[in-house]
Amino acid sequence: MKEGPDIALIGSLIGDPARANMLTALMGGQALTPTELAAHAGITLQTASSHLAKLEAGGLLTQRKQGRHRYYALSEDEVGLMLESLMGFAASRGLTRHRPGPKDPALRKARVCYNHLAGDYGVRLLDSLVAARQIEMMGDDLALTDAGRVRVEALGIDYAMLQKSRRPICRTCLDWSERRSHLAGSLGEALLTLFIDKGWARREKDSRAVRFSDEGEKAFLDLFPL
Amino acid sequence: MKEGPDIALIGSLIGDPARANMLTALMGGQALTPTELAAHAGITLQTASSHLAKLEAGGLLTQRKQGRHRYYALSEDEVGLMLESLMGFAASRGLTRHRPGPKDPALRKARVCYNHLAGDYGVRLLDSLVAARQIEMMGDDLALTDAGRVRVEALGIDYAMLQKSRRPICRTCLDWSERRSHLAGSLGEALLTLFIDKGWARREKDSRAVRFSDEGEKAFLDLFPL
DNA sequence: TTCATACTTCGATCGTAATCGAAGCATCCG
DNA sequence: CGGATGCTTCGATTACGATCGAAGTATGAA
Repeated sequence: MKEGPDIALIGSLIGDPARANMLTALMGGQALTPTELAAHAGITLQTASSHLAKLEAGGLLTQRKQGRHRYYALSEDEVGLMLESLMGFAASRGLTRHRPGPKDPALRKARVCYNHLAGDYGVRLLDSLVAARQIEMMGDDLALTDAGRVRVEALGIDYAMLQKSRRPICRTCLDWSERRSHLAGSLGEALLTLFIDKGWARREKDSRAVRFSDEGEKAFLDLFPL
Repeated sequence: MKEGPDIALIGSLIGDPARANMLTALMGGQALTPTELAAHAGITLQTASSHLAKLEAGGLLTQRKQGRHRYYALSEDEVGLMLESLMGFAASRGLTRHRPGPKDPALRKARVCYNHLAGDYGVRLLDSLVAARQIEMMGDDLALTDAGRVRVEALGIDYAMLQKSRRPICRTCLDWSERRSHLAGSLGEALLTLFIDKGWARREKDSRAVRFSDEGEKAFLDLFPL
């Protein structure tokens, strides 16, 4: 009778408001400590600890001990993709937790999606690379073309390093604000890191928003035309 | 502080085992009555009724009254896509509710995903159409090429009808068994309907499995080579 | 009309899980 | 070695929601 994967467990993990808040916070891409996550969720440290243990047992999170801190992060790209898909549906239902404010446009323009760039700019990035035939669409697996590899190395990204990882280099991720795909995978991560390292953009504190400097915006739009 | 869509509500709706069973049953694509859904979930009619009201309020389901029956179905394609994404993650965690049995290979080979074909055959269908340049990948939005339109009409599908609907004609849907995209959207639905109408395939009762006849299998593989 | 079917609503019970205070480990610092 | 910080575990409370019996509503059949 019963067939297929058990979605109830995953659903119930996401279904608790405290846990959902923590997961949303972790969609910012940075690993966070239980204390920080407790603040995000508005609960005590003890409760947060219990929630985090469950999320880890469910495979959604991994932790890394560092001194007396424990850093929690989403366990894989796939968790981020799944959450983004849920957010997409929730957004389409008009289920937002915040009154639309000045922060909202910034989020739609550019934000962090786990570890890569999302929003208008994220979509543009992928579109531009595809238009330049530096990335090829094959199913949901994107492939970097030869021209793409050259381009990426010219930007100062170590292609050999990307290859070493077992993660896919390119993959699509559905954007809940744009309803289109943007670039995820280790290349997506490397590019966001690059933009930040070059000082073109920086992450807003306590938000997923990414803010480009005037100079950085110019450079970005120039490098990735439509 | 809080930002982004509220995923907790959606998660909690999916998170109850009874509701998850009903949603999984509805992924079979057929509209079902509360009585049938109660049987699938192993609960009484009263409880099922309460669950269905919540799922409808949450926007996951719609109901259609017909005489003294009420037929519930997933409200949009997007719900199916979201659930398939959850199943994909759950499957990758090895969270299956059933001991692997003889039914499993049949599900992997060909099954219904809400209203279109999924599994090995579903993936092959999209791959073949892309290889023949009858469908073009552009972001996650697939586009039917001119050649594709001709092909589709030659198969006896009313292209004008497809265009009338506000739903996208082609879209990708991530396959939890193959981990690749297959074809969703109104064209995906029309093609599955075609296969069944032609007698090439039929739905297994009480399962998402789609079984091809020998003749139907031959015709399908012939029409959609790799 | 009367009866039957399909479903919803109401009300009460019961279980589970979220929550937090208090106590217990672990790690770092001086 | 204290002493402080960061976190987990334990235990008790509490609140919410799943469940079902019983009663109510709607549609169709006889």
